[in-house]
Amino acid sequence: MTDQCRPGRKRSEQSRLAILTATLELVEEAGYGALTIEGIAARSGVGKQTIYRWWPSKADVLLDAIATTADIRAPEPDEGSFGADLALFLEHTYEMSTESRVADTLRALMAQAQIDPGFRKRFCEDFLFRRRDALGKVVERARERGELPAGVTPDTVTDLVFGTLWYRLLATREPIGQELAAELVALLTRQGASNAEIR
Amino acid sequence: MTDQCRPGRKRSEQSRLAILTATLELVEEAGYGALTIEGIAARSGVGKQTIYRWWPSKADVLLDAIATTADIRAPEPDEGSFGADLALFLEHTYEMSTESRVADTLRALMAQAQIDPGFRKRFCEDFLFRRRDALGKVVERARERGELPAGVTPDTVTDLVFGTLWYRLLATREPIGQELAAELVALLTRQGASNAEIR
Amino acid sequence: MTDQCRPGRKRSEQSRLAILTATLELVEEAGYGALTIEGIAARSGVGKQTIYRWWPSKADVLLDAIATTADIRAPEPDEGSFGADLALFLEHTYEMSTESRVADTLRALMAQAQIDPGFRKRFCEDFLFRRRDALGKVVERARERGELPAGVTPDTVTDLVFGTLWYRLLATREPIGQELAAELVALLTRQGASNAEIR
Amino acid sequence: MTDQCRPGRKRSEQSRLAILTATLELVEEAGYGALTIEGIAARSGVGKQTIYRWWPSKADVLLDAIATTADIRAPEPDEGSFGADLALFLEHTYEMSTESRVADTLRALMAQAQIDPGFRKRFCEDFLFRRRDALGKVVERARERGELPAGVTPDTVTDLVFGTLWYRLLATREPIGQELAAELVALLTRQGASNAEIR
DNA sequence: GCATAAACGAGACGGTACGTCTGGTCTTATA
DNA sequence: TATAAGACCAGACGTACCGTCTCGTTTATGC
Repeated sequence: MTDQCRPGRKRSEQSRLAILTATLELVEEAGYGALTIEGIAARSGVGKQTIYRWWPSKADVLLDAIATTADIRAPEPDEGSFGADLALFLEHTYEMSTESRVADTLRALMAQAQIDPGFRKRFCEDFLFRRRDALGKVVERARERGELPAGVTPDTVTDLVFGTLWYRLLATREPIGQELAAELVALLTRQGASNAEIR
Repeated sequence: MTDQCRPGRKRSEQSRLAILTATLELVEEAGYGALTIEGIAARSGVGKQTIYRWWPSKADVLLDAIATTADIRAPEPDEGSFGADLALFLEHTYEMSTESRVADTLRALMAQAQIDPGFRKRFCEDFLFRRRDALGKVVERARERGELPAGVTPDTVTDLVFGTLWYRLLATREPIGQELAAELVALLTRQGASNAEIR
Repeated sequence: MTDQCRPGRKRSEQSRLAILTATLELVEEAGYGALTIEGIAARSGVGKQTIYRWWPSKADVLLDAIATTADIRAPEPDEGSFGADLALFLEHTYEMSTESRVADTLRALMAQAQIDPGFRKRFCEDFLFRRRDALGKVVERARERGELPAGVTPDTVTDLVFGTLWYRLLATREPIGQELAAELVALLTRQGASNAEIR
Repeated sequence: MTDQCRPGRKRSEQSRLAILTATLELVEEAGYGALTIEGIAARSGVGKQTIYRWWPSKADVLLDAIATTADIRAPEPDEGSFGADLALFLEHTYEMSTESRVADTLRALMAQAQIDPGFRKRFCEDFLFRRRDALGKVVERARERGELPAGVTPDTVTDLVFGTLWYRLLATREPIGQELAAELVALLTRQGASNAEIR
């Protein structure tokens, strides 16, 4: 399967973990701005080439580090009603972003994606759009059930939810608590619709 | 009043403009990632010290450049109804961000704000929160008139609008067209409310 | 005669002295390498232009400072015998160079003269050759009296004396004491000659 | 023994030579005052860090360059008589300093030694005192043979010779020809002494 | 076993840009 | 006109990292 049919030494899992750990430590200590490949190599006791061999940029190392450590995969709840699904999705997001380590990292990665086009592509495909698709399916189910407000497309609903989350993360830095979740659910659920169906 | 009663040569407005112009040109040509103080100085025919004297970082130069050149000030429309105000606000934002120069710059500045805490403060105070307050007043008037949907605070409405705009700018990079504006207006205006009052 | 018949403000003697004083203080505190026009201006409370107006380089300021303050003019002793004249000359030089401030400055000026051709010319004319001529006259008188050793021209004698002094100053940094003076007198005085003539 | 058992890439001899060559060229073209690390790096096609890694200052680069290229090592002649030894020593010095490149460089290095205490130490140990010791041995042999004039210590003789050479180099800039050499030999050799012993 | 081959640590290399410093020049308000 | 103040252009300073390139060493595979 993942057969290593080539000759030569195998990739060292120990080095890989040391690199990812060192990366997270350094970001936590001094912020993404102070993160350097040189520093990661020094901290993890690894040659620089070993990092360049396996990751295209320091942002990719960080993305890998946070993906390996924290659970940043998007859930696809299916509770029967859009309100419940959305609430669950927001709750997971909330829990993820309360860990300041995760929140700081997400900020840095989104920032780097704006500056480095190469990383932008990978970040979107590996993380951003994956989460978007997850929520997209939830919203699509809601549309089929007629739970969405009138005059709003599913895509716009998704943009709205993620937009609010990211704006809070990047601009105001206020946590996304239960009140906001409740407000979003209230706003994005057609009045009476879901209630009617539940009954 | 604020007379320059000190001795010594005055700040050269010519140099200031040359710096801001060169900055915008360079960002346009090669992107924010390739923008350097060294490059700005060379392009504008200015000593590096002259830049360091007046701006704390290259991001601040760029913020100044975009603020001096483009009209990024937030309008505070007062058309009588929340729907009309919001539509006007979104239209202005749309026009601003269609200029790719402005959009690219805003992306870069928001990115830098995530990486550089010092710049983050200045960016929020000088630009981000200024726009937020402008829309905030519009929303507040809507609340007083009872035009907002139930179960949603004015602050959340503001976050929602800006969140959607920034998410589109940073993540999907789709322009904010009239359709989205219409959807936002439809969603954030209490059904029947404004119509009822107009009658 | 050459009175200040020109219009305008007169040169400020106060500033001149402040500059020279500050220069000596700065050299004493941190050495010639740390001496800057900027620093002199700051310490003396003077505009940089005032320094550039009156001196061609910081070395010239220092030369002026040491010339104004210390007695570095060459004496031309005439005691009747070459041995006595030379001893007196060496003694004066010794006293001058024991003041570490003067010695340090002379080292710095000789160094600067090697690096800056313009200053070299002024340093030679205003200081170095002036002293050389002074000793030259003493040696010439000795030659006329037949006090010099055979096979050595007066110029060589002068070179020899100054050479030894400067070598001690620049290379070994050993002070020029009475022993050395005695040795030089012994070596450069024709054995028996002066004694014989005195009788 | 002194095996290069450390891991990592070895120092590039090619870069080293390129740096030394470029340094000599630049000094020859524009003088020591115009010599800069930046310029050496540019001319030799080398990163600045490579220079800073191996030499503490540009003066050290120049010292290394002249030591590698020219034969500035002091000879220790042993011809049997002090007169012959001294003449040979002076001749070698003369030949060395007729090359204006060498003379200019020696001037610059002696100058820098006055300004930079760190370099002064290295310059003395690696060059100045090494030459001094070489002549010192010659003089010592002369003392043992009783060839020195009365009333003069061997150290003083050495100071006298080097002093004259350096004074000519730094101050008068007259070359040290055969006449001066003959005069020095005449003055520093006890009359009749060596001749008497040879017979 | 023994060649071949890849990954590893170390670290030197050519570069770019950094932010600071000094040098000289120019401009302004005051004396 | 000289002065103190200070902004200006220019460019070298020494540092930090970049991404690449040897090195000698350490595993693995496959003959």
